[in-house]
Amino acid sequence: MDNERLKLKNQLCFPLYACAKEVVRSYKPYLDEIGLTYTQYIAMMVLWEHETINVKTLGEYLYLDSGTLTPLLKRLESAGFIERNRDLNDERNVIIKLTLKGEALKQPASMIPEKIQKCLPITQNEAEILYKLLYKILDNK
Amino acid sequence: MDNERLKLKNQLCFPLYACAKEVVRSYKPYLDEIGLTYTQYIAMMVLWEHETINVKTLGEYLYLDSGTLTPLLKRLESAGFIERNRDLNDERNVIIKLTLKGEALKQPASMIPEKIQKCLPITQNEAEILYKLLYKILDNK
DNA sequence: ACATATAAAATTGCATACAATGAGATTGTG
DNA sequence: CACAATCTCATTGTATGCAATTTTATATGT
Repeated sequence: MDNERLKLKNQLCFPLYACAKEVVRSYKPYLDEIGLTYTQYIAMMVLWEHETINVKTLGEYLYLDSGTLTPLLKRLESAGFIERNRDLNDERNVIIKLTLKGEALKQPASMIPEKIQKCLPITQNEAEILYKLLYKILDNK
Repeated sequence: MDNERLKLKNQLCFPLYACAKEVVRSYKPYLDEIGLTYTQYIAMMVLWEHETINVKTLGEYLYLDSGTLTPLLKRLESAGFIERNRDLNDERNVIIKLTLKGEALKQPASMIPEKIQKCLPITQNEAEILYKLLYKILDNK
């Protein structure tokens, strides 16, 4: 039995898991100001880029499935940020579309990335190295 | 408004968040075999190292609070892997202790890290770079 | 045309996460 | 000693995540 390898500090997955949680958590004060959770925020980011998108494609961008997205999108709809409508050309699809209120949220949201970057204790160079390694793993999934 | 910075692909947090989810998810088939979730698995890892520990200290290792740990530990207790007892010297503390069944789980669990490492598309050297950067961020929290 | 296969969302069930609050025990200080 | 502050754990409420299943719609083969 490999005792050493089984220790928490020797596993890559644990700092990945814990670090992701902590960094996401550090968004909360800023996201509270604009009334979004982190997952809602990244969903809105895709919409600010694409205007309209169906649930499946949104899920491919975010690595999330309809089990997570359907209730999340219903909450964004209740908050007035998006509209959800069946695609008339293919009724299987639900098309997500920004409302004016959702579009307007883009401006205050655009201030957040810089604030977060400032409180990360790594250089721009280190961030790029980290970014590349993470996508190397992610692209493999 | 900084449109470029607001794009999903330009944020460090997103690949961190998505990568952590996907890697944790890749544990599932192996963890299913021994009847643990990922969070239960990392809690057990701390116990395999420490034998006994209170909830607060366990939470400091795992970056989790009692709101997550209390129900999780109750499930591990129901499954027969641990015991939960009040510390007689200080009744505020709950002492977590492995059962024989929990101790026995260490052996099949010890096979998992190697299996995971093999399916990660990065070199040992890259894993170490990643590890160090993640802890640099984590230690700052 | 019609039965079958496939596709997209929604639903269900379970287990986290975490902020906020509550309850009980202990400690520090006047 | 009294008692306020602190500490530890549990509870509550909300929002994910995700596997598995169901529902509805579309595509495909004969």
